[in-house]
Amino acid sequence: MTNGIVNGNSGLESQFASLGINGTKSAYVPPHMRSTQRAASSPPTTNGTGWNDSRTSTPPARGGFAPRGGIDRVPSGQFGGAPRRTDGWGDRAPTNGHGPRTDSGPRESFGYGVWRDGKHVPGGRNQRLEKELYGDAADPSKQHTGINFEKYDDIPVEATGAGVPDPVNEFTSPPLDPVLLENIGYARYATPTPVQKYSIPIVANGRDLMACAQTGSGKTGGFLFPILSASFTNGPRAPPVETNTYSRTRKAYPTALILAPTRELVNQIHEEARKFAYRSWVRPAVVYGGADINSQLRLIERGCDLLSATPGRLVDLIERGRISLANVRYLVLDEADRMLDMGFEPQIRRIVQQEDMPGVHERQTLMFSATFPRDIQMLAKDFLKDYIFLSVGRVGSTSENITQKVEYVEDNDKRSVLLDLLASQNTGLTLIFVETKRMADMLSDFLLGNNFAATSIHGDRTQRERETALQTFRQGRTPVMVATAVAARGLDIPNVMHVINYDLPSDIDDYVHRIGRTGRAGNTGVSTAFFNRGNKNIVRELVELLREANQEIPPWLETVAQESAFGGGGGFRGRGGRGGARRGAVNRDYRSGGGGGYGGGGGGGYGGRAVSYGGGPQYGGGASGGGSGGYGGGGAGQSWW
DNA sequence: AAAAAAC
Repeated sequence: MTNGIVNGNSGLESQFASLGINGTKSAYVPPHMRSTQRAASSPPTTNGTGWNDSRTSTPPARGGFAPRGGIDRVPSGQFGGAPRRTDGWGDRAPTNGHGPRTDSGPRESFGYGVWRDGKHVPGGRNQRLEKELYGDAADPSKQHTGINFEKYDDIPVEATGAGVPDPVNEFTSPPLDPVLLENIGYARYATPTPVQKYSIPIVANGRDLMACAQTGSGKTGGFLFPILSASFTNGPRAPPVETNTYSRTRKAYPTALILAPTRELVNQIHEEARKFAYRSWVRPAVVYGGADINSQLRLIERGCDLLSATPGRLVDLIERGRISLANVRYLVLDEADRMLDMGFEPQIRRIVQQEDMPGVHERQTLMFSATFPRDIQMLAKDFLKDYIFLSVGRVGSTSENITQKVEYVEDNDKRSVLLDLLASQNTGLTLIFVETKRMADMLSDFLLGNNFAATSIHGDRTQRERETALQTFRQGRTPVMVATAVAARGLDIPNVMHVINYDLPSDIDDYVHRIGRTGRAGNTGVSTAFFNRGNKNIVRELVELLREANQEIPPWLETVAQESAFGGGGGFRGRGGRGGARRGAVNRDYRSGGGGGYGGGGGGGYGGRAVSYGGGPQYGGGASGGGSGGYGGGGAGQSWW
C-alpha cells in the first residue's frame, strides 16, 4: 500500500486530504453549535429574570429551566438581536427585570416561543431554521428514517402491566399539542409508528415505561412526542429555591433528562429534540465529553429544559454546580440495557439515586432499547414504578428488511474477502464492525491503501475526528466506515446498504444492534458476518436469530451450532453470567413469567425461561434452572465460572 | 477481553 498504513490517524487524514475529502482547517465546531457561531459574536442577551443569583434577595427565577436568555441557537445578529425568552412561570412568574419591551418585533418570533402569563406563546416561523432542522424533502441526508409503513399492521405489539391505556392511531386523536403537531408535520411524519402509538398514551397517563422496540421503529419520537406535548401544554415548572445563598452560578434545571451511551447518539437525539421543540418555549440542550465544556456551559445557560447527555459529562457539570436535577420530571434512558450494564450502571445509579433527582414516584421514567435482557430488566426495576412493558416487533423482524448472510472466513482471509465484498458493491454506504480500536485503525488504513474512501470511528479518536468521520460517511464522501462498538447502537444513518461484521461480537444483542444500522426507512439492507471458530460462543443464539428472521442458515453453521450444543463446558460462558434463555420469540416482560416462575420479587433463583422455543430445550436442557440461578445469588452478572 | 463514558 502506498499510503501511510502505519501512520494511524495522521495517515488517515492525509489520505482524506489526497482524496479531497478532508475539509476544514478552521477551528473545530461541534455540530450542535455550528449555527451559533454568528450569535456568539453578538452581545449576550439577558432577560433580567436573574438566573439563580441568589445573592439578590429576590427569589431565584422560577420556572424551570432557570435561566433563559432565550436566544438559544439563534444567530441574533441576523434577527436584530431580539432576545426571546420565557417571561415567567405561569401565574407566579416574576416579571422583574423584563421591563417594557423596547426591542422591535415580536420577541417570540423566529422559531422560539415563550411561556407567558400562564400561556404558551409560540414563536413565529423561521424559514432558515426550518430548512436547517427539517431539510428539503429531497435532501437524502435529512431524510427521516422509520419503519416500513406497509408492514405496520403485521408488527406484533405486546403491552403488559396493570392498566395499559388504549393505543392511539393518529397523532391527532386524541391530539398532541398543536405546536408539536405542526412540527411533526414539518418533519414529514404522517402516522405514529407502533411504539409511538403505545408510548404516547402511556406517558400521557403518567405511567413509567420499559419499551423494547426494534431499531428504526421511532423510539426517539416515542419519548419526545409525549414529553414535549405535555411540556408545551403545561408550561415550565418552578425549580426549588436554591439553598446555597452565596452561589453565583447560573444553574440549569432541566425538566426532562435523556441519557444515552455514546456522544454521537446524544447528539442525534438532541437534533431530533430541536426539530420537535421548534417554536415552543422548550429549549433543548446537549452535553457530552470530548468537546469544549465552556461552550456547552454557555449554551445551557441560555436554556436547558430538555437535556440530552452522556453520563460522564453530566456528572462533571453537576459537580460544578451548573446543572441540578431537582426539577426533573421525565427521565429517559435510551439504549437502556446498555446504560444499565456493568460498564454504565454505577454512573447511572449515581445520577439517578445519589444526586438531587426526584425519587421514582416524583418523576416519570422511560426506558427504550431494541434489546432488553432479562437480568437487565430486573436491574431496571430499581428505577421504575409500576411500569408498563412494551414489546414491539418480533426479535427477528428487527431485520425483516435485512438479508443476513454468514460466511465462514478464517482470520487470515478476512482482508481479501472484505476487498471482494466491497468491490462487488457500488451503491450505498458500508459499515464495517470490528472488535478493537486498533483493528479499526489498521483496517481503515488498509482500505485506504486499496483505494477505498474509508474512514473510521472509535473511542481513541478525538471527538473531532469521530464527528468528521460520521459526517463524511453520512454524506457519502467516505462511503466505507470501520467502527467499533461506539457506532453499534442507535445511530440513524440513511443509506447504509451493508453492515459487515468483520469481527462478530460476543454478545448476540450487540449483533442485533449492529445490523440494525441498515434496513431502515423501509429500505432493504444486507448484513454479512465473518464467522470462524473463534465465534462459537454466539453460534446458537445466532442460529436462533436467523431462524426467527426467516433467514437462510448455512448448513455448516447449523452443524457448528449442534456441536456446540453438546460441547464440553456449556455454551454460556460467553454470556458473562447471563446464562439461560433470556430471549423468546418476542422480547418478553420478565414479570410475565411463562415457562418459569417469577421467584417472588426476584429473590430466589429465577429458574425458568420466559418463553420456550418450539424446538425443545435449546439451552442445555434441565440445566437452565441451576445454570441461570447465578442471578438469584445477587451477584449481578459476575458469575463467570 | 474489549468497548464506552469526564477532566
